[in-house]
Amino acid sequence: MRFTTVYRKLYRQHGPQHWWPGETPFEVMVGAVLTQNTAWSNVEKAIANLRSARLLDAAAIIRTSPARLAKLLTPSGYFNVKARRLRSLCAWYVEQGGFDALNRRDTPCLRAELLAQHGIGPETADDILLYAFERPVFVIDAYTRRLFGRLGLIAGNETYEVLRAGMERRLARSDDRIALFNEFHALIVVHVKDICRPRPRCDSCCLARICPSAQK
DNA sequence: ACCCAGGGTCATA
DNA sequence: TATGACCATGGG
Repeated sequence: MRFTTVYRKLYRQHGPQHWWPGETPFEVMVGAVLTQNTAWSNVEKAIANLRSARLLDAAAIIRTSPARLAKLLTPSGYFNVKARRLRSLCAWYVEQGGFDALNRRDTPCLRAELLAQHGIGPETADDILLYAFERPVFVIDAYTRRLFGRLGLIAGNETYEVLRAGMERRLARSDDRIALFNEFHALIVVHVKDICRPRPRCDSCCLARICPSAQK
């Protein structure tokens, strides 16, 4: 079983996803922080709050008081934690000169910089790299582990770096890796949300024939 | 009344 | 390296 086969089946069932949901690269970064262990429906409410407060802007966020920022982030949960993380990320973003300046750096350098920011772990960093800076980085998340684990393609307890490097190596010769990684991660998320949930609905799953845990 | 969600940090062993 | 506590809201 090849990962490209999984991708093809997912794409045939769910179609193109046009991710990330977000108007600008900066909004993508904000969403990546707010969605940490949180349902996207909740993140949407918080982003809407920021938009109506005209705070979808790094410099504007820094000027806002932490208390006000936290209040606007209430719907997305962990609002005190996320207010601090968002503020420090914005401070870095502005200090570094904004999107265009950051975008001139190569991917390993940018990735290391992101990981050095407080509250930015491997998945959040890779969401930002792939969907805001359009770099060919394969994002690993809980859904990726669950799906590939159910398919028997991974054990599930590998470290983040092992999985990411492994996927990027296997897909190294694909022609448009940015577009592929973009769609692949999006398809995994929608597929697991709809079908491969904690209680799977394997009857309506395009991968049922190749999925060991779908056999009854 | 549960369980779950597109993680990350920190303390501990 | 690996586990556990903690952060918190909203939908099923």
